[in-house]
Amino acid sequence: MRKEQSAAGKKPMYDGRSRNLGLSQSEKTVLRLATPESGEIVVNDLIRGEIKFSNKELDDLILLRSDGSPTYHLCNVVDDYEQNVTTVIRGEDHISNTPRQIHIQNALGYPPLEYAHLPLVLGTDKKRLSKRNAATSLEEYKEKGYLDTAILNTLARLGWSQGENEVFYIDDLIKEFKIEEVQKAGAIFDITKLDWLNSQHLSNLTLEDFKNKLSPFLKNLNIDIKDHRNEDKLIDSMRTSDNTLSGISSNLVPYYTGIETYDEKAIKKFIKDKSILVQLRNLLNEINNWDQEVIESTLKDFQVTNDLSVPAVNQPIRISLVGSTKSPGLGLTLSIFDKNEALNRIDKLISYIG
RNA sequence: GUCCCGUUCGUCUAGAGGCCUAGGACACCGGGUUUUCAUCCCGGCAACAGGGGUUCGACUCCCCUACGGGAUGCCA
Repeated sequence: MRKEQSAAGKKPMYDGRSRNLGLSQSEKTVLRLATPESGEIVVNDLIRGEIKFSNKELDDLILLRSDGSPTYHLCNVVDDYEQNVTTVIRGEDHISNTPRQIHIQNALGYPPLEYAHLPLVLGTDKKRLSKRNAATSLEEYKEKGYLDTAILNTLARLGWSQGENEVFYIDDLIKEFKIEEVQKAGAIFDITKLDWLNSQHLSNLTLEDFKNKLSPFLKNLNIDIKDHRNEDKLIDSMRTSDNTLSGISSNLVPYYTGIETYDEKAIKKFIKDKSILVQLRNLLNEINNWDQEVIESTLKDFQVTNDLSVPAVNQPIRISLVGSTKSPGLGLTLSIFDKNEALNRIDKLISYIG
């Protein structure tokens, strides 16, 4: 039958040949819905407005399979009714299912529902993100150190916006979000936006909350966040070192444990011989008041009186302390460490250079 | 094939006929602060899919085409 229809250039569909035969249900038969053959169904979509479907396009869809089990459409309609659903919000891939389900509702005498068909979230390849993919990647994003609130924010901003605002929390969304304002076209999920929003959400956290969020990520690296005598100062100064909690955690490693490996390029570039390190080590050793500002002025004096460039003085110390040239301000970094620990690390680099 | 949905900067979007020389954000590029990195600040680049109408005037309304997506299942 379908082949004949295709050959005739028609839409392949059940032609209702057994419709009026007065067949009673028996084993191995399916139950179909006698769909009206003329007229149309108008779906009033909250996002897209009126969508019309001609009943001629629909065939008598199956409600019960030949084994007696109900099909998705029937289940869907009954379930919505039993659950007292008033508004159906789902992906736009369900738009063409809607008139079928409305016919079932009508046949069952159920009240009409409101519909809102959301645009789909697409991957970078412009292909839709499948439910499964989305679920696993959501977990992955959390594991990488993206905040729930940032993920929610990012998702909410796909297809929806409000003025010039970018940062939203759940309470804002409850108050401001309107389904009618949602965009019609599918939106590509862009990780760089999540990165940025995560950094915003991260910086809005109090230090205490931030530490609580960060702690598990450090634990994954076998580090106890409390295992540092200047915990608060350290964490606070490293908060912006990355967009994610896992990134920040790994940046924190050299502060908690010793230096695993030095940045050889940096050593080559900034340390000609160990003499300057030795001088600096002795200079720092003379500081009794291990205070950020005292340290800074001491180093500054040294740099000026010896007519050296700032990096020539700072970078060797930085490399000693954290293994690379990346760290917060040097005075701050030194003051984060205990004086002894700082000197130890400098000694270590001196002997490493040999 | 037929029916349905969609189409503004690289990305997310603003825009409901003149306010548009098309605005914002992210990304990117350049500059400043930090004589490191990150943060932060300033500046720059960059778009109405195409073609017809309607109108004094179209990103905005209508039609067609193209492209993308969905439906056409005894899957959900």
